Amino acid sequence: MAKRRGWSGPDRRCQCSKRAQFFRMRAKMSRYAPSETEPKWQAAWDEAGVFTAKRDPAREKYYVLEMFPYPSGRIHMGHVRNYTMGDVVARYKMSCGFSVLHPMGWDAFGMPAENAAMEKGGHPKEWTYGNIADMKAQMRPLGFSLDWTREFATCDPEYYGQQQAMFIDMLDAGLVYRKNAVVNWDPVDMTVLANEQVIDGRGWRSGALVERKELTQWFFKISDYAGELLEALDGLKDWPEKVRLMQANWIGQSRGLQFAFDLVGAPEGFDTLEVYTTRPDTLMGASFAGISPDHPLAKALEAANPEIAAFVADCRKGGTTEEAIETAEKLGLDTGIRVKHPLDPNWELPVYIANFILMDYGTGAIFGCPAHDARDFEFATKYALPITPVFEPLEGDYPAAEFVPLKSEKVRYVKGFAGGEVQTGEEGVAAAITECESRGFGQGVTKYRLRDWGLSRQRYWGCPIPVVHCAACGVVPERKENLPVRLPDDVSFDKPGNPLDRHPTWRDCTCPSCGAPAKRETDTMDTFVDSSWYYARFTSPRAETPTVAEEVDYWMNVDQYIGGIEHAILHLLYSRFFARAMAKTGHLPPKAVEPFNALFTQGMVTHEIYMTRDANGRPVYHLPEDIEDGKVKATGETVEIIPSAKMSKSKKNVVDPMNIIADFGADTARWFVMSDSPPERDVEWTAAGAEAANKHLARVWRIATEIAEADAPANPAEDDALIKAAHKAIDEVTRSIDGFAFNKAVAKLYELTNTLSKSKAGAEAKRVAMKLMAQLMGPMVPHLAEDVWRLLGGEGFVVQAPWPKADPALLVEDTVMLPIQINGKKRGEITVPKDMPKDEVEKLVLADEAVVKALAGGQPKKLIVVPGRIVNVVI
RNA sequence: GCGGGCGUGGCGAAAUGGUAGACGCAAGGGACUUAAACUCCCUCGGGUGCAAACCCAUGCCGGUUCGAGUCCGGCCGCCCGCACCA
Repeated sequence: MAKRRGWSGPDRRCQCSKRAQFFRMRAKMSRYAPSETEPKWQAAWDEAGVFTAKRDPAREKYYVLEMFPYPSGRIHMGHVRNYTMGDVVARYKMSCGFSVLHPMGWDAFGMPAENAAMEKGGHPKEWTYGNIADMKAQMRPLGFSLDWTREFATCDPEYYGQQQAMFIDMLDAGLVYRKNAVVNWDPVDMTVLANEQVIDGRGWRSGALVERKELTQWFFKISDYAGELLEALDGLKDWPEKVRLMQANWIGQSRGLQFAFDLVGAPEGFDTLEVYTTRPDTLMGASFAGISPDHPLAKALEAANPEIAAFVADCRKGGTTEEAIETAEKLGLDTGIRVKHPLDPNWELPVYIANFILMDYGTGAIFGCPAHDARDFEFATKYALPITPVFEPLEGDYPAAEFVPLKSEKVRYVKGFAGGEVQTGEEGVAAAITECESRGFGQGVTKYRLRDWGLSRQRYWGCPIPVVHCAACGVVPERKENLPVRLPDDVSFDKPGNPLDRHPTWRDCTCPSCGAPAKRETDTMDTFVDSSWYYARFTSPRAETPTVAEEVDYWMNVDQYIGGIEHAILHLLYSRFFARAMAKTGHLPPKAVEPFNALFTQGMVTHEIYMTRDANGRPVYHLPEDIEDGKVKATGETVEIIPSAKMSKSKKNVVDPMNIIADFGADTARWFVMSDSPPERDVEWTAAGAEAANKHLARVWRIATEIAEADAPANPAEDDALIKAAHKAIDEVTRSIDGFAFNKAVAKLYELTNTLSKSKAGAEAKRVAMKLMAQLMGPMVPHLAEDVWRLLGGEGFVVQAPWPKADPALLVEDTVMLPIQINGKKRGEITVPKDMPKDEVEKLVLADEAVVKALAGGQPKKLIVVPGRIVNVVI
């Protein structure tokens, strides 16, 4: 084989040198060929069982989990980014010697499967399992370090049967109950609609105006845990602050006064009206009482009074979302009933039914103080009710509208009845509660905004609620030996509504209690139930019980959980509750009540949108792959480019990861999604960026092959510099991965690549540095890392090689450069020994040319020396 | 409407309160090549200036500080969530 030094020698430059050189290069340096090597390494990892998690009490475990996907059928770049982040952590921890659990499964129940069945025919089961197979086939080429032996789908009867068993245990433990709650009702299709199926107050299919309707539904008693879920947030040190804040606000603890108004002129049985207020200090500014349209009093009035019935019916129009209710026009109706003011029996207030008062919060009744509440102000203005200020600002004028200062701000009470004249709102509230309690009406109470978790869904494709309705025994849980209560396969989706309801035989059963003929519950569970314990099931996915003690003891908790910020509240809060409910029913150890030790919320993958317009001026969207130089390839039309947005099918700004893998390989896709943007922020997919990522990996491979062939002798100064750079990279990449700053780890690897490329070090030093680089880049680009590792004689798999440790001696610099600022602006710099004492630095600074010039013979006012950092001369 | 977050060159970004723009993309120039591709080298926030230098600049307005992209207050814009989308 020809030696490298012959390449550029003038003696070799014969007329056919180019051709010869080409063939020599082919022979010596195989090109970067991910399509060949990636499947090879994946097969090798599989064969060696590298990623099969093993319970090994001798080793410390590490559980990495990415939020499992809904099986839509196609993976998208968001998945690639999410799972690559998890993979980086999993492979890194594996190299650090942990026994790693990194599983994957499918959040497989839910509406899209039923919608597909309605639109295209077929069965939700076939659709779902087909999608799972497709998506798995798309995920495998990405080379994730997943333990596929633990895979399951939440629609597997083996999974939902265990969920039913836990439901029964939780029912026994008093964690589940039934009550009435409102749903979106489509009066034309005669069916319950999900919030997303209500568009501008109308049903998505029928177009009918949606109504709020009450149904009896199952609830988890999450509100029993409101205080605990709130307090425990403080212990979640490795969760993003914003998520903890959002959850705290969602739980919404408040301290207030609950008291009863005496009613005047109310129907029989309604002597008093219980209200809850967080501002009892404004009681003297009350101008009306308000009740929810769903309040029992409103219902009683509705039955007897057609005007009220019409108004209440009007209030029930529209969807159930808080957003819809909060943004709707404030409507009220004077019931003619009056309440007596508790501080003055001669003072009566009108009672209104108002559409913005929620039955689910507090007591469903309030008193309004328009002077100090924006919503009450709007309402009072509209209905010409009195507006009486209770307090004023200490300084400045009283505002034209309502005056709502922070509760921590001091104000002057002009109509207070408790505490000092000048006090904060908080002090005013506390004093008012004490005063009311001592006067014998009302008491201070702590309430939460958090409502109980309604889990009933009037749909087919979900986990059946395992209860039976018996004429004699009432609602009875199914016997555990009869679980799972399986979904029937023979169902049709040709009409709206729940197919379980109209199935000819499925409902029929015998009462588990008395044995008489009975009917099954046809509601299924909210899919949030499925996703509230899958992390625990991964520890023993095939067990005959929901969990197995020794497995959950070993593997729980999840050490690192990764997913989208959109799950900040509901999924994560429900999981925190469910873990507590599982602990109470003996399915999780007490240590697992907070199941996720660390949480990371990643940003979206976005892309530009390409749009043209049709003859009618309506927008037409185009796939990125159909665009070239700002024009539609097929027609040559110029496209309008809309700035980046979340990838969505309807806007066609999607990039199929499969195309990227086909063009460049999995490592390129992985490298790209880890580079540039910080993981918590959105990342924009660009074709140029993907090509650049690919070029970089090809360059690394080329440098590696050159190094493998190199025979340059040792060169002490250069060798030391290179090894020092490599150790600096170890330090920086390690800290970046630990800190979830993958973009910075990538930047450091670019730097090390540049250093390696330019280095004049000897062959041996270069091989050492390149092998270190293979290890450092392994978590991001595992296939290329294995290639490089093997090429340079590494033993075994790089993913199993111990993570390199930076030698602290190689990280320190002997001298530091200190910028010199004059009045905060950089005007020069000096280089000094690292440990130079302050007074010597000062001497050097005062002798500096720029400083001498600026001082013009005078003395500085101040001289600030931050050792090793900066110097500031204040003149 | 309510709650939370984000905002830095042409673009993605970096920066324990301490040199604003590391690293990458795009662009421009050069080397290699018959040519191109590949690869390699150089320049690259804006402005004034022959130059040395200096000024402006982290969404906008103010404040704290020797020093603010970073901390505080107020605005503007965009994004996420709002309990039956997952």
